[in-house]
Amino acid sequence: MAPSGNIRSIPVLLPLGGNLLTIPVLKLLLVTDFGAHPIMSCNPICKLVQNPFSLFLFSFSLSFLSLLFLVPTFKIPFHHPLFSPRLICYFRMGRVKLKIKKLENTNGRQATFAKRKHGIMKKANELSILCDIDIILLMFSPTGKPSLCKGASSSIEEVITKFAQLTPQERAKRKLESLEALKKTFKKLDHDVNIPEFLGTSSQTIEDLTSQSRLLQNQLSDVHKRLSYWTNPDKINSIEHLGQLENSLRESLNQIRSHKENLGKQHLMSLECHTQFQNGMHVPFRMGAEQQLSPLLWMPNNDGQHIMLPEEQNLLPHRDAECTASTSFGSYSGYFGAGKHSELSSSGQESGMNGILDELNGTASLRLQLAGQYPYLPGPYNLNLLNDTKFQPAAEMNIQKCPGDFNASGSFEAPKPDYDTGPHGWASNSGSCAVTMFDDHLYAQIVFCIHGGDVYLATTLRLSFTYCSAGDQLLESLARFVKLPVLQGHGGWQATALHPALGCPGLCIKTSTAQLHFVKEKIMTGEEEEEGTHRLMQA
Amino acid sequence: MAPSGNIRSIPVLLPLGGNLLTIPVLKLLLVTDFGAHPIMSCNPICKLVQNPFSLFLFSFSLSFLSLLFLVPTFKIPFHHPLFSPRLICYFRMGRVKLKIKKLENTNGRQATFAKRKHGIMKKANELSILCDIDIILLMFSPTGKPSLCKGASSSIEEVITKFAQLTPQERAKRKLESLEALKKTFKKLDHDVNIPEFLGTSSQTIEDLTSQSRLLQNQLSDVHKRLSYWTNPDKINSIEHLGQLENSLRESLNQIRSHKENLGKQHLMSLECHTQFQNGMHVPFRMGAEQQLSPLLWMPNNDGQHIMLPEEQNLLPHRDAECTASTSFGSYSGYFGAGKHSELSSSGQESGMNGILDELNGTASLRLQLAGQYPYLPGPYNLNLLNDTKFQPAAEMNIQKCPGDFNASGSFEAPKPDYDTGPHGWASNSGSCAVTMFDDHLYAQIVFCIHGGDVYLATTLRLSFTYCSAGDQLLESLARFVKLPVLQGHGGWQATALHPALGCPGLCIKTSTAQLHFVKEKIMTGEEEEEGTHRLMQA
DNA sequence: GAGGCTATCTATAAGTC
DNA sequence: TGACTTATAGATAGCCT
Repeated sequence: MAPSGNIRSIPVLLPLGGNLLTIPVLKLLLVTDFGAHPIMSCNPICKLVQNPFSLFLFSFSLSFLSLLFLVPTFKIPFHHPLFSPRLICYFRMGRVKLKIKKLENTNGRQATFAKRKHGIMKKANELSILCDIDIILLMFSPTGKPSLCKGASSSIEEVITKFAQLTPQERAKRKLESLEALKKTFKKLDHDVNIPEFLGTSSQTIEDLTSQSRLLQNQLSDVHKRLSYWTNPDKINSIEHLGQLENSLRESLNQIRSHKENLGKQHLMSLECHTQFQNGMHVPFRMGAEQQLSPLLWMPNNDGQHIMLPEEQNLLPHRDAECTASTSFGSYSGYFGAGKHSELSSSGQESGMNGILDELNGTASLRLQLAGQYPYLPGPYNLNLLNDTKFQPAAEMNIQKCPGDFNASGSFEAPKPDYDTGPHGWASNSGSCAVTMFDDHLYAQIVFCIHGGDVYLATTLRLSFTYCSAGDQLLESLARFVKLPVLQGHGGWQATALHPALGCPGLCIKTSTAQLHFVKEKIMTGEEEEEGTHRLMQA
Repeated sequence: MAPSGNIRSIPVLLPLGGNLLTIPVLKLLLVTDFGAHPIMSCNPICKLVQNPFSLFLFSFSLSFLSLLFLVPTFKIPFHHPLFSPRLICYFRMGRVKLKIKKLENTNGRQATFAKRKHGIMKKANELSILCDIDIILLMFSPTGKPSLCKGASSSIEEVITKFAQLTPQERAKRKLESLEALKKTFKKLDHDVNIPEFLGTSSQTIEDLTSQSRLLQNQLSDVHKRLSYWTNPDKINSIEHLGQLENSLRESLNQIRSHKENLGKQHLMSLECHTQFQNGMHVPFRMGAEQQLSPLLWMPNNDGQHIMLPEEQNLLPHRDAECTASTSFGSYSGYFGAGKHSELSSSGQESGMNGILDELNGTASLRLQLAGQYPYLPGPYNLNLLNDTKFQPAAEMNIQKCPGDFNASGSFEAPKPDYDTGPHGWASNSGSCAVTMFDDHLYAQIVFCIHGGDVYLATTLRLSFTYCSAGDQLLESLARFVKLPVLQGHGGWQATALHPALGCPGLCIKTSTAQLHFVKEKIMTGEEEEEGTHRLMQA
């Protein structure tokens, strides 16, 4: 060591060997027995220097003390024969080797943290400067106080976002694992995914719901308009339509008259047999109401409590009531045909709307938005909003099995929410992030599955699947902390979006029920599929 | 240094002084001129030991070399008079002090990073074990490869989320800054925030939209039901109601008859003066349609393109059409009273629904959900879904200035979506995080403002405002990267939610238009307000 | 690039104030 | 809590393979 003004390192000449050695002496306390008094109180001996030489001579020069003497360092000095009782030297130890395990002493943890925090932050800073890198060092003291150290050139969120952009190698590495995991999960499911619930609860995105809301609003206004025609026929400016409405009004009036009579009788009866037939008596009317209301049971049940299945509804014997409704609609056929699809409504007249709907009930996802074509109908056919937005890509797909009426007409124009215009919610913005993240084509097409608390992200282009987070546990956390929103992009099949939850992006994509099944099927069979040859799941 | 088998540290006795010093000799290369050949090729001299002593004698023992000679270390040895040309000693330097600045050499950066990365990660790990703390060390090599080091007990997202939970002190510190910033921004705005757009684009959450959809669906079913009563009076099982409907039908029939006559005349006229009056002739009908549709213009405009303001609508001269509608409604007063609020509808009869609505138009946010009370009304009053959910807390507030009819009735029951049942979107989960984050009451109530690319988060309990992110720039980033979803919780006024975007939570809260204005007003006047004494903004 | 080498530089244990 | 002490444990610069 280079000498300095205050010499504390003292080279010592060993009497027993030919070598010169240095002896560490931090603080040499000379204690004499002049006062015959304990030296131990001065400084506790922590540890003696371990030294292979039992005795040596050393000279030293300290600013506060200077002496020459013999001292054993090999053993506790007191026992050595050469040890002078009048001269006792204590070495206060310097640093000792620390076992890396949790410090049980709370104060020790605090002190150690304070020191090492300083050190590690200095190192982090040096590293960021020396190597010009992005670095984030975030830690919490044992008391919970956070400390953040970051490189000068970047912000924490930038770095974390960057971190989430895994390298292609890392993504590729996870591909196989993920495929296996996904297969396993699909196998594990001994029942089908409850898709209405799945889509209705976890998979709704801002854009989804926004478009849904817009559709509902439009429908509502339509229905209001239609309703207002009844109360306010002045607004109808077509004589034929006025005539039709007039006929309907007359018909309704006639119905009312006969119904009033029935009601009167029923009222008497119900007064007589109130306790016995309280429920039974009103069945015809209750059924009628259900027939009108039943479509609501098909709506996304946002409470997730219960969704009535089509089968349940079909069990209700309300066919008669439906016929009544059809009759009433029939008097409006002229108005039905006011839209673009008069040929459909007239050709569909025979099987009836209800027949088509029955078909639709069988294929839950094949629910299209027909309200635009039937402005006056109060029927159930125009309430299927959720699935309709999901089903946009159907047009691009190779539809192999479809209810005949639909395929024949060939022109179901589901009102398409324009996802591309105007400012979007965060989904769109995140989506643009994802483009960066998944800019290689292999990962451009992704399906997101959530079921039973597990989150799966899957690429679909090659039907290979990959976790797209920074680590497997991230997905678990994502699933635990947030229910991943599923984002709608340009066609449910294509869109990807970055989920920035907790700084660890996951991938989300909106897909249709059919597509989900399709993918699942493909996974199970291990089939490879080329882009553009997707077909619909057969219900 | 303690001696070891291979002694490399050699104590040297200085000839010129009385002290003993150690001289570091890592590798002593003895080069003789036996071959008269350059020594430089053996090892480049990087740096000579800086030593205050110009000459000294040193003995040494190395396993591969042993000699005794004079060597100047103070200067380049070659020039020293005592330097023997036959014996040249090169010291290969050990570590040199490194200036902390960016290493210009790319390879040097790489090498340094590799070494120091190892070191810092080791230190981070040690620290996490020793002190049992959460720690995240994330860095990118100069080549962009990420490295993550974290404590054993925690995941990265947990730590980052925890980090976002700023200490109260830190939050308090930002309070003043933020208040000032918010004031400044509001002052800077020479126009009002376009609140419908603001609410309609950036502030819609999954839950928001879900409840909105649910309400719309309910309304739609209601309207369908109402419509079906017209076409299908069989479903009405009350004789009085049947009678009322019958009267309405008759009235409508009469209207139709007279309208038909009018239409006939108009038709003739329009045929005559087609080119001249093409637009003008249909004004009465177009106005009627607008009257029905106008509420839609109040709906969240998800395209963000244009939102018609109430003033614009009021400019339209459609009072006549409204009166017509009122007349038609009037014949249904019996049905109006079927709900809970018959006293309201009858007392409100004089000023009329439209009068109330005009009031509402003045205070944009005072749009309540009335559809439930007026099942048969096709009017515009039940389309205000967005604001209605926002306005739930109105009941808890001390409403000081309200349209009289509303205050008198005192029991507006906006259908409250039950956010507590069933599976939620990610919003709810995040919301629960926020409870942790803002568990002190001072920050429990928060308003979130976004405008002009700036994001503001504000506590409302004391009308103090604070940035709630980990750093100011986080908010900027949040605003840039994602449009913060605004989350609906239990009452728009109360709810807070953690936004985990980019790992750096921000605070989001859904608030009503009026509340936003209210807060703004309070900020501008610097008024302090106690909890529970909020009043509505006066339009 | 990874790892080894050596001597140094640096961080820090234990203790005191 | 942080500053100070000292000696040492550990990290690492510059070099090599």
